[in-house]
Amino acid sequence: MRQSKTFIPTLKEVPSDATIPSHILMLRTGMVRMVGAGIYSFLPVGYKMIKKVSEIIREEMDAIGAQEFHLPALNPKEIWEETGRVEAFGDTMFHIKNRDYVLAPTHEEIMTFHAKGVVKSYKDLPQIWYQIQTKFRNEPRPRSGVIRGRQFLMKDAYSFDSSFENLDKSYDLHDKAYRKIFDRCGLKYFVVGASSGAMGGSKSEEFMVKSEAGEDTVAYCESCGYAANVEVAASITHGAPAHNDSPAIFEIPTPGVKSIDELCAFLKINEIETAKSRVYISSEKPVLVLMSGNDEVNETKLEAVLGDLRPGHPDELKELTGADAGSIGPVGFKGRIIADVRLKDANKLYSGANKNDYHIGGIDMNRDVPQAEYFDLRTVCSGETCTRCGKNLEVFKAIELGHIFKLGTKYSDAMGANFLDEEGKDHPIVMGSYGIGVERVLACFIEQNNDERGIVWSKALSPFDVHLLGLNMKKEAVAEASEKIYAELKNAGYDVLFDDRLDAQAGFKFNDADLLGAPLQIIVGEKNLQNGNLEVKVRRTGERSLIPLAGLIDFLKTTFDSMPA
RNA sequence: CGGGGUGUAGCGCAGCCCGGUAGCGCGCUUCGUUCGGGACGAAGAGGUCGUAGGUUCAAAUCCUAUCACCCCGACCA
Repeated sequence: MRQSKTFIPTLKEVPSDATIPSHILMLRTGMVRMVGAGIYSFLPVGYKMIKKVSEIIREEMDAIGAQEFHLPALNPKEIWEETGRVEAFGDTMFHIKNRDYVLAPTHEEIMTFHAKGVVKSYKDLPQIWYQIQTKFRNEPRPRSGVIRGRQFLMKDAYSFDSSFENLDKSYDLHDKAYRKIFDRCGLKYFVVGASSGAMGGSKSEEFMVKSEAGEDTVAYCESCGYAANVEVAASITHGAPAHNDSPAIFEIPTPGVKSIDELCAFLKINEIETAKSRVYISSEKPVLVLMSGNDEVNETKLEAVLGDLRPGHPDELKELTGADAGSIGPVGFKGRIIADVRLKDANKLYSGANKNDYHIGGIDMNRDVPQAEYFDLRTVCSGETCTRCGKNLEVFKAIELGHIFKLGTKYSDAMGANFLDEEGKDHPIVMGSYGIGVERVLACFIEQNNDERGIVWSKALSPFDVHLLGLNMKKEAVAEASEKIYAELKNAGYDVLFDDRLDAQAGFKFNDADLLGAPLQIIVGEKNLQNGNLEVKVRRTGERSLIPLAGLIDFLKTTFDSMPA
């Protein structure tokens, strides 16, 4: 492609709306432009990338026997009512105003609709159907550029099997295909297993990438691969100390002390000697949650113990305990007490006195808080020990790139998609569902592969194999040589972007090339040309080589072709 | 939906407090010079100041409403 004739509106300045590297770079390289909140147009270079990623996905899906569909985004609402998901999606689903249609946020219903009544026999199974198409979700708050949009491209696949055992096989095929896809895309990712049943499924895995722009917080162990959402993640921590002697409790005036930090500073003690109280209301009843030191209550874990819960209001706290938050403690608390396991058997603890501006010392959990029930309630922190391998856990934010899960028969049941087994008996088809966010793959790659000059594409995803820069195209010798090389490169099968712009200066072209980030730059300059040479620069390393004109294609064969994908 | 912020030329911004001819940098057009890391000179084009209403002799500026976008939170199959 000739850059002079291609629409690649690069930006020198950083658009003020963009905050994360991938968003900034996608705008600056002219890949995308925003049309509305969470609505993006892909310009030619951006769309080229979409096609590259899609093609990798397509190849790996086809390799496991999946068949590609093209489904409507516009769906009759009644199909979605069959499964109760109009209500389940609520405001997240876009509704058409002048007809009873919705814009599909995913395609379980439509795929099941096609399977119903057509896939009738166990002989027709298994099937894996997929599509790579636009989804619509009325996100309350689109953000991070293309990462969370109201309209986005998703590869979604659905498997249809005759039994849960066979579903396992389809699921494993996807698991392997997904790893190949993300490997080929050159992403550093990890897999979070979850047993959530929100979609009626039995097992699911999320493919995630570490990123500040992420919307999930996960705990990850690099050495063994343990990964879990921080809401459910576990770690090994030592318990609070249990001393041999255990003197009786005593009251201490602590004027103005509200937080654990203040308490530690005031009494010159360590956090581990303290117990923090939080009051929740569960089923109308107060529950005191006792954590060691400044450990954070993990409400998801707490919810698993208590069921429904909400934090107590300040006036409720006062009424229940006689003190405000900051002076509440377990001793004398009337109501259920749930403590984190770190506090089991601990003694000589300091906690609130249920009297403003007073704390109690010398608390012995077994003696003074005998009614306490112990659970793992804390939120895992970076640096704690992995329960699986004993190495260090890291806690960070991550973006969900893909999700595979076993649906079971939720949709086939609801929509009556049944098949007949060998004995002529009716069964609902057993389904699986598998998604990949296509734009997210691109955005995550950019998040992981950029420097201060721009994007650093891999061979597999780069919009161009090489970027040919004719430095001063007004010089006849440069123009002539560049044109000749351009033709040669195309002949040799390379996808080349040729910066043939007459009016752009060298520095301008260099900066654009670094920004656009093709793996190799071939630089045709007047001085080198006089010696029969041109320069090849490797974008990732910045390494430059002088190559005789005639040796270019051979040089590329050994460098470009041997570069990692 | 709660909190905070921003809307002025294609992009980045100043002007607003204290009302009085709408500005700067980049980009764009033309000509000349330059030509290996975002050149220089000269001459130009380009704006209903988000929108609507109000106050005023006069509104980008003050008031009210509304819309859009960004950030934090809530939400996230």
